[in-house]
Amino acid sequence: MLATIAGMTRLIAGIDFERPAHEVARKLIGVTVLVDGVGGRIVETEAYDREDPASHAFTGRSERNFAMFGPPGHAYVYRSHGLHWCLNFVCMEDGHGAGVLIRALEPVKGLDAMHARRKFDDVHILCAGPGRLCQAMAVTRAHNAMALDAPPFELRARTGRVQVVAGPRIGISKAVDVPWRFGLANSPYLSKPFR
DNA sequence: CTTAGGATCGCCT
DNA sequence: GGCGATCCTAAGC
Repeated sequence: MLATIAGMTRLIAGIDFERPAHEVARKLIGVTVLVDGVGGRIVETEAYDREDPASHAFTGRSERNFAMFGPPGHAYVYRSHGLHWCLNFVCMEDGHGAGVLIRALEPVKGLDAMHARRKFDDVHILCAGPGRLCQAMAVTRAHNAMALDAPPFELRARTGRVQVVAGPRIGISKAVDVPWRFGLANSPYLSKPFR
Protein backbone atom coordinates (compact mmCIF):
# COMPACT_ATOMS: atom_id res chain seq x y z
CA MET A 1 0.00 0.00 0.00
CA LEU A 2 2.43 2.63 -1.13
CA ALA A 3 0.79 5.92 -1.93
CA THR A 4 4.18 7.54 -1.75
CA ILE A 5 6.11 8.20 -4.91
CA ALA A 6 9.58 9.61 -4.38
CA GLY A 7 9.28 13.28 -3.57
CA MET A 8 5.52 13.30 -4.06
CA THR A 9 4.38 12.62 -0.52
CA ARG A 10 1.43 14.77 0.45
CA LEU A 11 2.13 16.74 3.58
CA ILE A 12 -0.32 18.33 6.01
CA ALA A 13 1.18 21.26 7.93
CA GLY A 14 4.60 19.93 6.97
CA ILE A 15 3.86 16.48 8.43
CA ASP A 16 4.08 13.19 6.52
CA PHE A 17 1.49 10.91 8.13
CA GLU A 18 2.87 7.87 6.32
CA ARG A 19 5.63 7.64 8.90
CA PRO A 20 5.92 5.75 12.21
CA ALA A 21 3.57 7.11 14.86
CA HIS A 22 6.35 7.98 17.31
CA GLU A 23 8.05 10.09 14.65
CA VAL A 24 4.82 11.88 13.74
CA ALA A 25 4.01 12.39 17.43
CA ARG A 26 7.33 14.16 17.96
CA LYS A 27 6.90 16.35 14.88
CA LEU A 28 3.39 17.39 15.88
CA ILE A 29 4.72 19.32 18.89
CA GLY A 30 4.34 22.99 18.01
CA VAL A 31 1.78 22.41 15.23
CA THR A 32 -1.46 24.36 15.59
CA VAL A 33 -4.77 22.50 15.35
CA LEU A 34 -8.08 24.27 14.90
CA VAL A 35 -11.62 22.90 14.73
CA ASP A 36 -14.04 25.41 13.26
CA GLY A 37 -11.40 28.06 13.91
CA VAL A 38 -11.02 27.18 17.60
CA GLY A 39 -7.97 25.54 19.13
CA GLY A 40 -4.28 26.01 19.76
CA ARG A 41 -0.74 24.81 19.59
CA ILE A 42 -0.03 21.14 20.32
CA VAL A 43 2.23 20.80 23.36
CA GLU A 44 1.73 17.12 24.25
CA THR A 45 1.18 13.92 22.22
CA GLU A 46 1.40 10.14 22.58
CA ALA A 47 2.10 7.52 19.89
CA TYR A 48 0.16 4.25 19.64
CA ASP A 49 1.66 1.87 17.09
CA ARG A 50 -0.02 -1.08 15.36
CA GLU A 51 2.28 -3.58 17.10
CA ASP A 52 1.74 -1.91 20.45
CA PRO A 53 -0.28 -3.79 23.13
CA ALA A 54 -1.49 -0.44 24.50
CA SER A 55 -2.95 0.59 21.14
CA HIS A 56 -6.62 0.29 20.25
CA ALA A 57 -5.49 -1.08 16.88
CA PHE A 58 -3.61 -3.96 18.48
CA THR A 59 -6.51 -6.39 18.66
CA GLY A 60 -7.70 -5.65 15.15
CA ARG A 61 -10.36 -3.65 13.42
CA SER A 62 -13.67 -2.93 15.13
CA GLU A 63 -16.62 -0.62 14.84
CA ARG A 64 -14.91 1.77 17.24
CA ASN A 65 -11.39 1.84 15.83
CA PHE A 66 -11.85 1.48 12.06
CA ALA A 67 -10.59 5.01 11.45
CA MET A 68 -7.21 3.97 12.82
CA PHE A 69 -6.76 1.65 9.85
CA GLY A 70 -6.60 4.49 7.41
CA PRO A 71 -6.39 6.58 5.48
CA PRO A 72 -3.60 8.50 7.21
CA GLY A 73 -3.97 12.19 7.89
CA HIS A 74 -7.49 11.67 9.21
CA ALA A 75 -8.96 11.89 12.70
CA TYR A 76 -9.71 8.97 15.00
CA VAL A 77 -12.08 10.02 17.79
CA TYR A 78 -13.13 7.57 20.49
CA ARG A 79 -15.05 7.70 23.73
CA SER A 80 -13.08 7.16 26.90
CA HIS A 81 -14.63 5.76 30.08
CA GLY A 82 -18.06 6.30 28.62
CA LEU A 83 -17.76 10.05 29.13
CA HIS A 84 -14.93 11.83 27.37
CA TRP A 85 -13.92 12.15 23.73
CA CYS A 86 -10.29 11.74 22.71
CA LEU A 87 -8.74 12.96 19.44
CA ASN A 88 -6.05 11.08 17.50
CA PHE A 89 -4.32 11.73 14.19
CA VAL A 90 -4.07 8.58 12.08
CA CYS A 91 -0.67 7.49 10.76
CA MET A 92 0.19 4.60 8.45
CA GLU A 93 3.40 2.84 7.70
CA ASP A 94 3.37 -0.01 5.18
CA GLY A 95 -0.40 -0.24 5.49
CA HIS A 96 -0.40 -0.62 9.26
CA GLY A 97 -2.70 1.76 11.08
CA ALA A 98 -1.47 3.70 14.07
CA GLY A 99 -2.42 6.83 15.91
CA VAL A 100 -1.14 9.87 17.71
CA LEU A 101 -3.23 10.93 20.71
CA ILE A 102 -3.41 14.71 21.11
CA ARG A 103 -3.01 15.18 24.86
CA ALA A 104 -2.66 18.94 25.42
CA LEU A 105 -2.83 22.29 23.65
CA GLU A 106 -1.69 25.80 24.38
CA PRO A 107 -4.96 27.68 23.76
CA VAL A 108 -4.53 30.22 20.93
CA LYS A 109 -7.78 30.87 19.04
CA GLY A 110 -11.39 31.00 20.17
CA LEU A 111 -10.57 31.38 23.86
CA ASP A 112 -14.05 32.68 24.67
CA ALA A 113 -15.76 29.66 23.12
CA MET A 114 -13.40 27.24 24.86
CA HIS A 115 -13.78 28.89 28.25
CA ALA A 116 -17.56 28.82 27.89
CA ARG A 117 -17.57 25.10 27.01
CA ARG A 118 -15.26 24.34 29.93
CA LYS A 119 -17.09 26.27 32.65
CA PHE A 120 -14.53 29.08 32.47
CA ASP A 121 -11.58 26.99 33.54
CA ASP A 122 -8.19 28.53 34.13
CA VAL A 123 -6.36 28.84 30.79
CA HIS A 124 -3.65 26.44 31.98
CA ILE A 125 -6.24 23.69 32.53
CA LEU A 126 -8.44 24.52 29.55
CA CYS A 127 -6.83 22.09 27.06
CA ALA A 128 -4.55 20.12 29.43
CA GLY A 129 -5.69 16.55 28.79
CA PRO A 130 -7.19 14.60 25.86
CA GLY A 131 -10.74 14.81 27.20
CA ARG A 132 -10.47 18.47 28.12
CA LEU A 133 -9.21 19.66 24.74
CA CYS A 134 -11.99 17.78 22.96
CA GLN A 135 -14.57 19.44 25.16
CA ALA A 136 -12.95 22.84 24.57
CA MET A 137 -12.94 22.38 20.78
CA ALA A 138 -16.32 20.56 20.77
CA VAL A 139 -14.81 17.45 19.17
CA THR A 140 -17.16 14.43 19.20
CA ARG A 141 -17.81 11.20 17.33
CA ALA A 142 -19.04 13.41 14.49
CA HIS A 143 -15.38 14.22 13.76
CA ASN A 144 -14.29 10.58 13.57
CA ALA A 145 -12.58 9.65 10.28
CA MET A 146 -12.66 13.23 8.97
CA ALA A 147 -9.72 14.51 6.94
CA LEU A 148 -7.34 16.82 8.79
CA ASP A 149 -6.64 19.02 5.76
CA ALA A 150 -10.25 20.12 5.23
CA PRO A 151 -12.88 21.94 7.31
CA PRO A 152 -13.79 21.80 10.10
CA PHE A 153 -10.16 20.86 10.74
CA GLU A 154 -7.21 23.10 10.04
CA LEU A 155 -3.58 22.30 10.80
CA ARG A 156 -0.88 24.96 10.69
CA ALA A 157 2.80 24.10 10.50
CA ARG A 158 4.93 25.09 13.44
CA THR A 159 7.04 28.20 13.12
CA GLY A 160 10.51 28.29 14.58
CA ARG A 161 12.25 25.65 16.61
CA VAL A 162 10.88 23.70 19.55
CA GLN A 163 12.58 21.70 22.27
CA VAL A 164 10.82 18.34 22.59
CA VAL A 165 11.03 16.10 25.65
CA ALA A 166 9.92 12.45 25.85
CA GLY A 167 8.76 10.06 28.56
CA PRO A 168 6.47 7.11 29.31
CA ARG A 169 2.81 7.34 28.35
CA ILE A 170 0.08 8.16 30.85
CA GLY A 171 -2.90 6.16 32.05
CA ILE A 172 -2.14 2.81 30.40
CA SER A 173 -1.46 -0.62 31.87
CA LYS A 174 0.44 -2.29 29.00
CA ALA A 175 3.82 -1.34 27.50
CA VAL A 176 4.14 1.08 30.38
CA ASP A 177 7.83 1.84 29.82
CA VAL A 178 7.72 2.73 26.12
CA PRO A 179 8.81 6.41 25.98
CA TRP A 180 6.28 7.55 23.41
CA ARG A 181 4.86 10.56 25.21
CA PHE A 182 6.22 13.80 23.78
CA GLY A 183 5.96 17.34 25.04
CA LEU A 184 7.07 20.90 24.53
CA ALA A 185 9.82 21.45 27.11
CA ASN A 186 8.73 23.56 30.08
CA SER A 187 5.29 24.32 28.65
CA PRO A 188 2.81 25.45 31.33
CA TYR A 189 0.00 23.83 29.33
CA LEU A 190 0.98 20.14 29.73
CA SER A 191 -1.47 17.69 31.31
CA LYS A 192 1.37 16.58 33.59
CA PRO A 193 5.00 17.66 33.87
CA PHE A 194 7.81 15.54 32.42
CA ARG A 195 10.46 14.49 34.89
C1' DC B 1 -0.18 18.28 47.63
C1' DT B 2 -1.75 13.28 47.24
C1' DT B 3 -5.20 9.90 46.94
C1' DA B 4 -9.74 7.71 46.39
C1' DG B 5 -14.05 7.04 44.29
C1' DG B 6 -17.81 7.91 41.09
C1' DA B 7 -19.70 8.85 36.53
C1' DT B 8 -20.99 5.97 32.39
C1' DC B 9 -20.81 2.97 28.00
C1' DG B 10 -18.85 0.35 24.25
C1' DC B 11 -15.70 -3.21 23.51
C1' DC B 12 -13.48 -7.45 24.59
C1' DT B 13 -12.98 -11.95 27.23
C1' DG C 1 -19.03 -9.18 33.43
C1' DG C 2 -14.86 -6.39 33.56
C1' DC C 3 -12.35 -2.62 32.44
C1' DG C 4 -10.47 1.37 30.16
C1' DA C 5 -5.20 6.13 25.90
C1' DT C 6 -10.23 10.40 31.70
C1' DC C 7 -11.86 14.02 34.65
C1' DC C 8 -13.87 16.02 38.70
C1' DT C 9 -14.70 16.44 43.53
C1' DA C 10 -13.89 15.58 48.22
C1' DA C 11 -11.20 14.16 51.91
C1' DG C 12 -6.77 13.17 54.12
C1' DC C 13 -1.96 14.30 55.38
